[in-house]
Amino acid sequence: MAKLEHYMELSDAERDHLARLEEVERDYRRREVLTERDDAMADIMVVKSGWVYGSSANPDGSEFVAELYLPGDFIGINQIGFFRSPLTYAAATDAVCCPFPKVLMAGMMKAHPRLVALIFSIASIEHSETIDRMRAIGRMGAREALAIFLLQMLSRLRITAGRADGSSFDMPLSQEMIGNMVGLSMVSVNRAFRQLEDEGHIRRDGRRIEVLAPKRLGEEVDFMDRHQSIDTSWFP
Amino acid sequence: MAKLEHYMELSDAERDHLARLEEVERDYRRREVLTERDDAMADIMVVKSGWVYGSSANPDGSEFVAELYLPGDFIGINQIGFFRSPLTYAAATDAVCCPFPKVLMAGMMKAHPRLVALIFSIASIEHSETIDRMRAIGRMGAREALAIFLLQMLSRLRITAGRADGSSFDMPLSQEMIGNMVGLSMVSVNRAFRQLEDEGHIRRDGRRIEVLAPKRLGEEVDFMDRHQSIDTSWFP
DNA sequence: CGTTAGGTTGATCTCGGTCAAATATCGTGG
DNA sequence: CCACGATATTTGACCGAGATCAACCTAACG
Repeated sequence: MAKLEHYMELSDAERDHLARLEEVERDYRRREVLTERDDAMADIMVVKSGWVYGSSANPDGSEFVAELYLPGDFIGINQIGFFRSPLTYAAATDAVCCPFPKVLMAGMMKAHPRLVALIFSIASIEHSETIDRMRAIGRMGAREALAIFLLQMLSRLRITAGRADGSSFDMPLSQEMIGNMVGLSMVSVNRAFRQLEDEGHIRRDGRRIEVLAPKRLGEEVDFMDRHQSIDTSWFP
Repeated sequence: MAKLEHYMELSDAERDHLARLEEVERDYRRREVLTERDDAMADIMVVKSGWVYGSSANPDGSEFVAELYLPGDFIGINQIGFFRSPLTYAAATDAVCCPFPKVLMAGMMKAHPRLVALIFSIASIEHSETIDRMRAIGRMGAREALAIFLLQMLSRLRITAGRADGSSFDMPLSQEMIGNMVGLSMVSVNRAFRQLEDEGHIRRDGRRIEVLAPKRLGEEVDFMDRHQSIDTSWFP
């Protein structure tokens, strides 16, 4: 809700409707699987707390993490066309999620089309972020890919944390998992971290990562902040 | 229209509504730019004929092609949340597109919510396809990435071409552009083509590419066909 | 025909992967 | 609160897939 309100004012009726989507709660422990790839996928989920990721294992044993969901995100909107889950979803940290059946999206289209428009608009932002990461994987070096990933995290966390100038955050993901998101080995992730640190772009302290000058780093790696605003002009 | 009908029966009213989206036509010549990155993006477009691609140029001069649109595809659905285009769109071949203002999507939500549900479901399929390609770029070799790309093309073309068993198609894209889609250099694309050919997976004749046993190749590279069906059970 | 864009192939180089080992941190039970 | 095992980070040495460079070939088209 906090996330949606970042983009658009909500009416009481809309807030009520959203609250009803979060009636059912499910707790997951770190590493617990929410939905296996190819399992039936009748539910959308809202992440209430914790981080969740969507991944796909390769025949050769390696893994690729395609999506990451933070509190306030909807899991399954960008997969809504499928009978069966195209990815395996698992909890990256202990997490609480609220599942609701897809069919409620149909009801929402009738009752609150603006909400639906907003939810799909947010999905489009996540799609573009995915593409930005793909470009980094395909056409940039390890340092740039990691930098873009960190800047994306910062951008996303700013929405819900409220602080538009936030430049540090806690990173609960292991370097190995970060590698699985940016197409690098654990070792290369570590070296890219070190490089960014040596260059004075970031500072690290335990889980905490601080990006010293996000703007400068962003320009250097051609990063675009996709999350800050949404075009609501066409909304019903 | 042919594409949408592959997934769901359309009423006359729905067909009329869709036809109205295609009232305006614009012709583009190969390589002509439809929309520059960061340009205002008030329109969605339907591709009527030809191929269109969405790409992003890197500071170092390299280019990454993120999306490819074939006849029947909607350009801009997966970018609907943006004021400004996140990508540069250009014609890969001579093409005809039908632009219509985003705001018509709002009207369609009222008048024909099933159509909107279907259009967003198709967008979710394209998103998954993007992720499959990203996984190939990040965690597989050149041969596998090219194979997955070719199988994706085949899968998409089957929808509109009707022939569910089609296993060959004309590839109007240069090997360089294919490289820009799968994160490889032109040279590596060429070598991957040769390898697949030598292995007996494909046969080439000019622009034409034939995949001899799509199923076998698909299993070998863990390819999932995302386009064949859509879960319409929740539709309004 | 001549020009040009695209395709093909060989030689060399480089970034990131893999392997391996040391160090640090976390979580759990005693 | 501590100790120990499990998990994660860090660093070095070596290797290989794919990038780059360069040359040559082919086909389409004016």
